[in-house]
Parts: sequence; C-alpha cells; structure tokens
Amino acid sequence: MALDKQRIVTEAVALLDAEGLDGVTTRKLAARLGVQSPTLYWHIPNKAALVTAIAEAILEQQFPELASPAPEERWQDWLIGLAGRLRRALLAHPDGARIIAASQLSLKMAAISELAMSTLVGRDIPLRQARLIVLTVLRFTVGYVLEEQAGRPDADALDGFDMAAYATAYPTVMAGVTEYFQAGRTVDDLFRDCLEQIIHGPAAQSGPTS
Amino acid sequence: MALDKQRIVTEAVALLDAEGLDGVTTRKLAARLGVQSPTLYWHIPNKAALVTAIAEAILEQQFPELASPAPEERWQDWLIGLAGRLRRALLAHPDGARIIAASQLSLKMAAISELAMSTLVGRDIPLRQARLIVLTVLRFTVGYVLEEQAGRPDADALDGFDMAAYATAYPTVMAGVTEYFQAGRTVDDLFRDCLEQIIHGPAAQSGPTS
DNA sequence: CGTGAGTCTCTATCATTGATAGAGAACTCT
DNA sequence: AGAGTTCTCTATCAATGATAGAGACTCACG
Repeated sequence: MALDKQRIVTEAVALLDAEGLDGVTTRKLAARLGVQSPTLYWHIPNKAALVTAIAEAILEQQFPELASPAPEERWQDWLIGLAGRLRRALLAHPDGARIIAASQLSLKMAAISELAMSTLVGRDIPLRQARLIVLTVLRFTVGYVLEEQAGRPDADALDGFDMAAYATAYPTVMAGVTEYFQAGRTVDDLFRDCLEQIIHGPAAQSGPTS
Repeated sequence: MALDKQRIVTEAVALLDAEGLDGVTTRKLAARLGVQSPTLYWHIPNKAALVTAIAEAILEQQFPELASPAPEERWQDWLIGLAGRLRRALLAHPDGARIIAASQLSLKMAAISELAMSTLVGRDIPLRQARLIVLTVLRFTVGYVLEEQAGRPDADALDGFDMAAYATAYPTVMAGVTEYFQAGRTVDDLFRDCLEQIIHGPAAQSGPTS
C-alpha cells in the first residue's frame, strides 16, 4: 500500500477523531501508517502543512460540491444553510474550528466565499454589501464554533469555580441562558438564531422553531 | 524584587509582545525574570493557566473599568464601540485573539457579556434578543480578529501560490476586496461595517465613513 | 543482464519544550 | 536558636518537530 499524501491526510483525520488535535503527532501518525516518523517529511514539508491539508479534507468532506441555491430559494435561507453546513463540518471533528483557524490559505474556504458572494451579487445585492454579509457570516461561524468546541474546562480550572457566585456576578447572562434553553431550544437553534440576527437583522423576531 | 504571579504575568505579556505566543516559553519567561524555569511552577499550575492569566491581563488593560452608555447614547452605537474596544484589545498584542480563544473561562469576558446584556435589557430589548445580539457580536469579534491576525503565510506556503490564478478562480471575492478599499476605506472601517451589518441589519446602508 | 538515476524509507540524533522530584536556601514567628 | 513555611534551585524526564545521511527499491536505458 503506497504511502502518499492522500493516505497520510486520511489517517491524520482518523487520528484527529481519535485523540484530538493535540494527539496528532508525527510519531503517532507514522505508527498508524506503519512507517517511521521521518518518512512523513518526504511527503509533507512540515506539520503546519499537514494541518492545512487536514483542514481542506474536513471541508471537502462536508462540501464535496458547492451548490448554488435553487431559483426559488431565498438567498437568506440558502446562506443560513451554507453557514450551518460549515458549522457541521467543523463540529464533525474534535478541534475542527481550531484546525480551520490555524490553517492558512484554505482554498475551499475561498471557494465558499466566492460562491456565496457571487450568489448574492446574482440576486442583485450590491457588491459591497455582499462582501460584508459573507465576511460577517463566515467569520462569525468560525468564531462561534471555536468557542462552542473550546474544551470543557478541566477539573484543575474548575476546582476554584463557584457556580453560585457566577450566577450572582452575572445574573443577566445566566438568565439569558436559562430562558433560552427552557423553551426546548437546542444549541443548533441558538446558532441559527444568531445567524438570522446577522442576515435578517435584529428586527426580525424568529418564530417558534419547527 | 519579589516574584509573584503579578510580575510573572506582566513579564509574560512583554515577552508575548516581543516574540508572539510561540515565543512564550517557560524558560524564556524565567530568564526575563532572573529565575530558573521550574520556579514558575510554584506560582502557576501549568502553562494553560499562564495563558489564561495573560488573556485576562490583555482584557484588563483595555477594559480597566466597564462603563455603561450615557443615557442619551443609542445602545447600538455603544455596543459597536464596545466591540471595537474588544477588537483593539486583541490587536494590541501579537496573537491576541488566539490567546483569548485558547483561554477558558475568562471572567473579564463574562463581565463584558453581563454588562452588554444588562445594558440592552435596560433599553427594553427582550432578554432573548439581547442574548442573541451580544453573543453574536462577541463571537464574531473574536472570529474576525483571529483571522485578521492569522500570520501572513510564510514564504514556504506562498511559493506555489499564484496570485493571478487566485484572482481568476475567485473573481467576486477579489472584486469585493478591491472595491472596498478603493474608496479609501480601511480595515477598521471593514470591521465596523460588518458590525453594523449585525446590529442594524442588512437593510441599513452605511453612509460614508466620517 | 546491470547500472545508474530517481524515489522512497530507514536509523540515529538534535534542540526545544512543558513538567516533576527533591534538595536546599531564606524568611518568619516564637 | 530552632522549627516551620515559603520560595528557588539543580537535575532530570518524556514528548515533540525536525534534520542528516545511509540504504533499499524501482525502472528505464544501454
């Protein structure tokens, strides 16, 4: 079984799934491939390039093809769906958002931007506004998932943490969280509601979740 | 000069400014403090805690006190200013956004959330909507600066990079970037325009920058 | 055949880093 | 002075990303 960049990246994603980004070391990866670690450097210049390749693979997995919206579909709904897919791509693997953020110059992200912007322009949105909307949605999505995926604080950080004091110090935040999830809403709804905030504006009150 | 957590964090920020996050190693930090590296572990449980402390210090520097808006100030403008200050706090140090993102359980961020949400609620915004707006703005800001600060791709990654091909493959993206900055707009304007997208909604066309 | 140029993988080895164990100095309070 | 606490030291680990350089394997060409 020939060792090539394709196989390396595939196995790296598997390792990522098993152990998270910090578990992706050249040695562990080489071991999985039945090879010694320096061998990897024949196929890959350095670890940063590997992470970038992983990022592309993750995106490729969720966006094998990029589809424009159907003519009758509103661009707003289509864009929300696009961002939702991006979020799912990042959530599909541990530290997915960290990986995308660490990766530089992702071609797939550029392709997504291009599709989104050209779609909006095709719907008669002015170029400048299309840029603002797309940039905002994409960077928001990465920022959102990044925090969403931020490792649950380990026990060390938590031992001095007083939940009751937190609720006292930040009552409005607590009330907001409590109120939101009380109505049976999920974290997926929260992401969607935030997106609608961006795309439809603050005026649009989202109806009950279907 | 006694070595305490305060001095360690102060010097760590200086080291961060000088060499970036990857330059912040326990040894270099200890050397600056005129001490051997294991000594640091008497004052700090591990490096993650150090990074969290740096994050708090960075925020504290830009938000020594949290001020509510003046009664006559519109909450929209106030919130834009708040996010702008957060962005400036992150931009003030190399890898500032990475540090905030890596840091878990920042009390200062929680305090900012609380202030923002309670301010909006005080302006008769429904709790749920206040939560959505604040969450969206804060996560967007971190995501935005994170990408803004993402290291310029090193020469290695660029040698196979064809600018002309990029412009051909992603014409709308390129056109959008070109158009935006042609009018004398700056990166600061871009951030602000994106924020207005979120806060005022897509309908509001931003006038010429003052 | 067989030999030489690529292509790929190996062993050996670095330097750096976060972290711990445990000895010892320094300071404080009685 | 002595005991206990607080802080810093030396010595040392294990893990990691990375490089140097030797060797094997493949395959076309003579």
